[in-house]
Amino acid sequence: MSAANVIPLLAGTPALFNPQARVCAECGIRKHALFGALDLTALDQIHVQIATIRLAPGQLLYSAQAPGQAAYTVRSGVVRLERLNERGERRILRLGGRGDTLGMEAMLGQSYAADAVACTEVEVCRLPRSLVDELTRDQVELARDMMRRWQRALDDADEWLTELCAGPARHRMLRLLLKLSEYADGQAVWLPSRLEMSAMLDMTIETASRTLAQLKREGVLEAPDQKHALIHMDVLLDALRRDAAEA
Amino acid sequence: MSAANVIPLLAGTPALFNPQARVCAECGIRKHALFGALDLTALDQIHVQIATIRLAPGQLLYSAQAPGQAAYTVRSGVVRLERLNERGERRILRLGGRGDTLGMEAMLGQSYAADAVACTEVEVCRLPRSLVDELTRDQVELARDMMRRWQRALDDADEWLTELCAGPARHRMLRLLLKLSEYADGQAVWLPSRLEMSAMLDMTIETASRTLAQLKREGVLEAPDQKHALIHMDVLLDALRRDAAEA
DNA sequence: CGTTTACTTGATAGGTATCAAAACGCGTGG
DNA sequence: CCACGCGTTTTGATACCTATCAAGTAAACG
Repeated sequence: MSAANVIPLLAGTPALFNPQARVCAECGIRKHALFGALDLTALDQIHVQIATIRLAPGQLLYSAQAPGQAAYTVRSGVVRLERLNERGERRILRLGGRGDTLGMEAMLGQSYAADAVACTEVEVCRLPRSLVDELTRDQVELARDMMRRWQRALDDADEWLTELCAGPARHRMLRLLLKLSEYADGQAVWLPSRLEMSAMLDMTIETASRTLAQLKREGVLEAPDQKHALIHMDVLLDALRRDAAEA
Repeated sequence: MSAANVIPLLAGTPALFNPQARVCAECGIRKHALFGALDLTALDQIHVQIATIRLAPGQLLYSAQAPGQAAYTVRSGVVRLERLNERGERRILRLGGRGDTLGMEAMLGQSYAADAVACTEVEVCRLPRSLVDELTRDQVELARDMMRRWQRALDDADEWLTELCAGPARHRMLRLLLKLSEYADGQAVWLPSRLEMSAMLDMTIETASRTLAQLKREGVLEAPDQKHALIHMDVLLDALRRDAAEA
């Protein structure tokens, strides 16, 4: 068990010969990601290509109705899941950030249920359908891990529905800011365009703009540039509490 | 392979000795339900109790936050999943009908994500957590089936969000009626109380009442009694189309 | 049959959509 | 570097939809 060509982090674990296994083992989000459940030896047995994909803001990761061939784990950035309702309006269902898995319906041979579009610069791992088919056969833990991912998606959907779809515009906007702060990787939070906000909160662009302007005046957030915001959590939480109190 | 004590439907298949297996094999919704994936022999190996539970309208099946010990498959009736948002309002997330599986988060050792309450008279099968734990170990197909169920719940959640949470009250009410007709077992559709409608569509009781009254006048539905409705699909679909056209 | 609860209807206020126009940010090419 | 043009955001005025408050009516229940 020579540790010569093993990266320091893995010293003491078996050497990995499969180059892809190396990449996955080194991945910063492995413990949160789909294969976190696999031990390193199992990782080494992956023969299928796990590709890393980079997307610019606005680029499509996959589109609704398309036959799904892969799921994707977000390594960095924010992806939005959106679909058109029957009146032809674009509705954003939820967001995917670091560690989230998107398009799992592909694993079941189904077509994608929504469009997935990059909101920021995004890096995802592509997990081909066949890979999971293979691995679930003898890795029971992987099956459980996938179920946990489905449940997480469901929890996200439920929370989106209860908190972002009801109440006055101001309150929904506050909740959105709270949610966005979950996806921050640094100090600055990604601030969606007004069009995106309106599609998330079911309001017009104008109302989104007005509401946000008001919150800026109240000191809930500052926007150094168009696409980033500094959110003052204490002020935000205070505003939410006052909201709830008088409602 | 004597067929003497085997019910006609199963002639030609191995005899089932486990009494519970008999009940499941005879279940009308088996092909849609969680164990549809299991062959009859596997069914026979179930040692755990699968209880049938009957609920009256308004009765609680399980409640949010409670440590989940079982999932439930709906055999008949309609169950609502609801939770309180942070402003203390009750929000109905979605409905569960014949063949739907609820509370699957219990299978993962998580607590329930929402309250489950019977809307009509309801019959469900209780699937203890341990049962699925046991079976997924050697029944790969069961694991896949459960994943399909999670995906189905997610699809439901997404549809609810895109179609029932956006647009004017009248349109949301029309979509609700369309959805309710999916849960009908006969001619008559279960008609929720105005309070329930308001919690599903994020509107007040008064608006729900007014909107529905208007649709009755337009001949979209008739209500023979308080809790049932006859929906005229052609009129309904027409109304939805006209909606979309002028929007 | 009275009492309670759910539903309906009306009048009004308030929030949001709509329509319109101005200000701003940003990339491009002069 | 600045001017230009385009898309986005902001702001204003008005109309419309829905919430709210308030009665009144119908249905459920003891």
